[in-house]
Amino acid sequence: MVNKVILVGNVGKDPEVRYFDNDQAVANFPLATTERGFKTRDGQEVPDRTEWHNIVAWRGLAKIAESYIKKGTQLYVEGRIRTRSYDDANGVRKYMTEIYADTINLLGRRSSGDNDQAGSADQPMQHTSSNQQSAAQNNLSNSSDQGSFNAGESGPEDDLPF
Amino acid sequence: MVNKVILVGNVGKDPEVRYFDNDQAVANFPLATTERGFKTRDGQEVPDRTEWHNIVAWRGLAKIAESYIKKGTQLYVEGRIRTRSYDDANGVRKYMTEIYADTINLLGRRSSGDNDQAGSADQPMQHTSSNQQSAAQNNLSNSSDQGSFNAGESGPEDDLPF
Amino acid sequence: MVNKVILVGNVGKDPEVRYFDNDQAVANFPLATTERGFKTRDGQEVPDRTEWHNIVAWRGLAKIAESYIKKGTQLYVEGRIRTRSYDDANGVRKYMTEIYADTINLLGRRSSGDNDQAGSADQPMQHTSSNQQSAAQNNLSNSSDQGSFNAGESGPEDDLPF
Amino acid sequence: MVNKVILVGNVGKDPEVRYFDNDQAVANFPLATTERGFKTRDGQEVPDRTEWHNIVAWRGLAKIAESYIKKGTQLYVEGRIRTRSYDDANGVRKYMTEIYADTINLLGRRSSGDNDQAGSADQPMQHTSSNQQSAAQNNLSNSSDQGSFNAGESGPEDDLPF
DNA sequence: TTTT
DNA sequence: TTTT
Repeated sequence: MVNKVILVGNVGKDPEVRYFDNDQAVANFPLATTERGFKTRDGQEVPDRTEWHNIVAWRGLAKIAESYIKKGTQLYVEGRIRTRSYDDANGVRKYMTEIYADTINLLGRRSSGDNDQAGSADQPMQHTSSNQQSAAQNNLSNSSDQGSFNAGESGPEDDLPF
Repeated sequence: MVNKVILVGNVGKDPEVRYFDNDQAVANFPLATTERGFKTRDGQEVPDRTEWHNIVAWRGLAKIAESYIKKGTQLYVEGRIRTRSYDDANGVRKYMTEIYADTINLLGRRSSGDNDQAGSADQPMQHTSSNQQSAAQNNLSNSSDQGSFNAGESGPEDDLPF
Repeated sequence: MVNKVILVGNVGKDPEVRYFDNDQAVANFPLATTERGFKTRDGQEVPDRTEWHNIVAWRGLAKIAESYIKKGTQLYVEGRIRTRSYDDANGVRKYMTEIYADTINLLGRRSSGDNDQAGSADQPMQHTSSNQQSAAQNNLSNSSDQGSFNAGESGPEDDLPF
Repeated sequence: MVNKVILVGNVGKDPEVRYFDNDQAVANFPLATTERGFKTRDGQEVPDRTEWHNIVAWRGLAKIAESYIKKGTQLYVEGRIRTRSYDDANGVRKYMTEIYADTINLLGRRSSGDNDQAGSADQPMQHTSSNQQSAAQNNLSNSSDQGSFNAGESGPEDDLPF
């Protein structure tokens, strides 16, 4: 049983982050992936096609979304498809498909001049939900670990040859 | 821009296959993926959760669906997320998220006795849409390849029992 | 930074499992994936091509490998590529590429007659390493979670034989 | 049978591109993915770990590599694992694991000032080999499509310089 | 609606 | 609603 989604796209709006009593947080934002159009053999134009994904990020990923993700950000998102139903204002049952994020990577974070000076903000980042399927199945309750996670990021790749 | 879905699950109903004038075919069927539940650290039970995916398979994949996929079949499906809107009988706009299949693999096709004798029907199958993203994005006009694809499929595997 | 491998194939030999003093375990086994050959347009035969992957599974996954995986088993494996170097008996440096498993699913576990009687052993299984990339990359100090992971596994899934 | 690799990383050296008589081209370059280190519960430091992948890109992908990929470029690569053997200068059999690219995306291609002026070269790009697994496994005789593929590439994306 |  |  595998339910895996891998997306690379651009964020359409700044994330909306909500906090709960138990220190839980959840972020929601749209992510666009565009398939380039093409021309069929018989000359028909198939236009570009943009798909909008509703990304949902919990816990540490929500906090990262709040701090680092904004309209236009290019992201790698790995997660699972979840369809949720709810009743709208008129009592009509609605369905909404969301991508429950397990891992988020900020892409393309290079300094503007592409000159790799020390201390630049080029650090790529990867963040993984501790509540992901794996973790969930492992019964981990490690939301606090995510705090220490951000700090670790900016240093360790300085010795890399690029 | 990446929009990739990888599923391993079980088919919920026999596929519905429709044919069009231009010899096109499309198959639709539901696929279930179940996430096992767990118990949280504080003793809460999180139950199993089954997600139903609407799989859409075109062309050669549709024909394969018709011939080899039925209720209960275990599948590997690789594809893309597509949200489609339509107006229902009451003129209400509805949205439906589908998985547009690019590759389908039939899993677990072992002979009934699991005894690996020669000539057993253990051959796993993989099939790939020729209209997948890659092709589309490369402007291939290979609808005729899809013809030869289908023909080819039954060609080189003629010694296989399907 | 993403290093992800997804394989569906058949196990080539029974796993070799080694145990360590600290109750750690590791399993190694080969997994075959076969790409079907084809004929090029100019008539050349491209033969089938089988790739052998060296799968490495730690901790709970090793135990599952020992109990449920044997020669011929069809598996879904998700993991990471790791190249390891070592010096052979002649002091020659050798490199070996392995797939470090994060998730393993046993596929196609249907009862021999495909008759779904109660109590059959058809349970599909998914198992995920608690030491997977996500945890590692998030600077989590959850080795104990890994402990509780193993324990946890037998918690919420008490009806499973592991 | 699935053999899929998904990588997001940085190119370590400018690609080496070789051309053949039949207008074929192949590019080789190393891609680094870094797994962040962490501290285990008992205080052990697990350092960062960089994995170097040998990427091989044929045909149109090779030309794209030549034109757009250089040391430092951040890439999404989707492909397959292939282990190749060869005899070195001393007649010793060697093995080399490569990633045969099916799709390459250039990531993070924003104009240097992040100011979205018209006509900027910010186009993200995705490119897919027409000789990918799917085609191969479906017995397509589309080597000529690969020809038309390359031609086709410059068709619908005529504003792109390839 | 599947599967275990 | 993004991005090119």
